[in-house]
Amino acid sequence: MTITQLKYVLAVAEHQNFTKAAETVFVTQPTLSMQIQKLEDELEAQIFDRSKKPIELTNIGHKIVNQARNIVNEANRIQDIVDQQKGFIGGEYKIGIIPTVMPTLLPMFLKTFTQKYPKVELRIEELNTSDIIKKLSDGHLDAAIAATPLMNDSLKERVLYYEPFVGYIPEIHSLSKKQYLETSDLDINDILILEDGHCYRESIFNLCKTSKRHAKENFQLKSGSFETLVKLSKEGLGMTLLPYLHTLDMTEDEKKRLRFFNEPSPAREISLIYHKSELKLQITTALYDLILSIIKGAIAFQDVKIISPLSKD
Amino acid sequence: MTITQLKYVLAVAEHQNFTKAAETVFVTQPTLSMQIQKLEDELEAQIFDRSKKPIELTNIGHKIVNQARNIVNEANRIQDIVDQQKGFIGGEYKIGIIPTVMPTLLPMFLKTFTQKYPKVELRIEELNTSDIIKKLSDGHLDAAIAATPLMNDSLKERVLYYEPFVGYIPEIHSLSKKQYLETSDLDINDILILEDGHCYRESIFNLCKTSKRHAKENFQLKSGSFETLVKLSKEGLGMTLLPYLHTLDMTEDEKKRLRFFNEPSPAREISLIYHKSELKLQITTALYDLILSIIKGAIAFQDVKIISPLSKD
DNA sequence: TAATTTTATTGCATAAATCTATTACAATGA
DNA sequence: TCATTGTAATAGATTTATGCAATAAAATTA
Repeated sequence: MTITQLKYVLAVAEHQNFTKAAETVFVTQPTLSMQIQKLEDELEAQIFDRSKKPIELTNIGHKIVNQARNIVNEANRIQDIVDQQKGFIGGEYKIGIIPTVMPTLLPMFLKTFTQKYPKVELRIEELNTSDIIKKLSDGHLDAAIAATPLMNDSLKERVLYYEPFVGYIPEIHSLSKKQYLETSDLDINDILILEDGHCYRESIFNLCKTSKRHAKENFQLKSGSFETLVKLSKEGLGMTLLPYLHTLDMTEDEKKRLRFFNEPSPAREISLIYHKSELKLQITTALYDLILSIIKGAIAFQDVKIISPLSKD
Repeated sequence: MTITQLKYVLAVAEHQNFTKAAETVFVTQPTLSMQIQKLEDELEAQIFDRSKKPIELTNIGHKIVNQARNIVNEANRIQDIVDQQKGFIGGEYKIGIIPTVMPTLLPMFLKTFTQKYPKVELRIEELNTSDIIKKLSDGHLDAAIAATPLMNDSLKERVLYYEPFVGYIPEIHSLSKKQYLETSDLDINDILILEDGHCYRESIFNLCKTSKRHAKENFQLKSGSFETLVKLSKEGLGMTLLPYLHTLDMTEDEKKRLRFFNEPSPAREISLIYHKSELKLQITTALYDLILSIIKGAIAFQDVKIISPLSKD
């Protein structure tokens, strides 16, 4: 049994296809087939059921794959240990960020990070929360930034900041006269919400007192941006809620239409998330510390009420 | 990096000597040297400090060795998983037993075990507690039987039985008239104790109310057997304490000199111990279940007071 | 300093891994 | 039914890795 063989097994298990798996591990299909056969012979157990199309894991195969992931993870960690001991911060580092955080947070830390850690090759990807969980779990991401808590046992979270929600109230709106908003002011049928995986949207639903989850809506907004929301709001289609950081680069005119909540303001918790195996922890910690030091200047709210991104049905 | 290389590293780390390490992994010394050099090149880190005699681990080497042990353990577990899934109970299984348990317990289960699990190749070794802990930790033993609790985080214990201590009181002894003993009757200076690692002896010391740990003794008894103790006791050199199972095959005459304790009787806890990594757990569990079913017929005491094998200085 | 022990180096044989080319097999659709 | 397609298995050639024996080099001990 070799670590290489285990990596091959993981690739096939993931793609359910020998040919595709072979590509991802940069060998030819016969090579991969033979190595997997050798491992199966050695263990005297079938890992894959090749009669099914696409290929499936056998009962025992599932357990072997889980253990293989374990071993490969632990093996990867050896280089981590060496890097850490040497104080070396480098190598490829893949990070996922949810769409509603990406445009505000990334510009704040990206330049500083790449300057401070030039040997790290950052690969940044915009992903929704469920994809992030998937990719962190199977090792396709080293870390991610998303709304938390995720209540996922195999992931670790370190809170970066609490981002309050701010109301954008068009001039003609009834709430326009109020200086500060209350949670009880909100009516789900009157708020424009971004369709965004199941993350930001869920938060708002949980926030509304009058929340009938499947309230009738005149229209559905998919893959929109906050910019669009604000424009629709201006057209009188309702108020909207924006995460605080999105309000910072608004025009002065627009800012006049913002209404903050009375404390404790509803807020979302944004965290750096990574697998509990803590691979590449040096880089993760470096990233965490950097973002934290930057965000402290941008967000300074006292008392917030965290809205969980998870629906509680 | 290969699993083989990691095994070579572990061997050198253990023996602090390339030549001896090579023997234990059944390759020549040059082969082993080269593989370790290759690994060091790949990791760009020195694992061993070859300038020291005997060879020492570098700082980073220590961490690499720990992680290597992890990986090799996890790798071994794959065959375990396959065996378990198939219900196969077999392979080499190394077990250590403390001297004061060996002669009474081993005969009770050995024959039945080898008959029930003919494919398991049992390797039994008499070891004292500290050697057992060492060998369980570094993987040279799969399980052990010893007095517990050991308070060792990397080991797991499953209690097999509680074995009460029984007094052997020579006829001329003052306690001879009593039907049952009390813990308070015991005087450390009057009891013959077996020198036995630091396990059985410590138990007795903790038991005596009058325990001055470094009480003067007229003589010291090393590596004796209970048989010797009983004979010395008969000579009038004092009473002695025997674990219950050792009293079962005494002659009727000798049994007349036995005095049990009033309940709760002082007792030692005997457990099956194994590494928390739970390698070969199927066999361990099979062994545990078997011993438990056998011992139930032999020991049936209600209320006992467990004497810890650890000194509490 | 010589003898001994231990690790590193060299050259060669063998085993293993990988590649290319091809075959085999099953599912799909004309 | 028979190409077509997608996919895994097999065969043979090639490259790479692993291992051994012999020996050199370094360190230790007598």
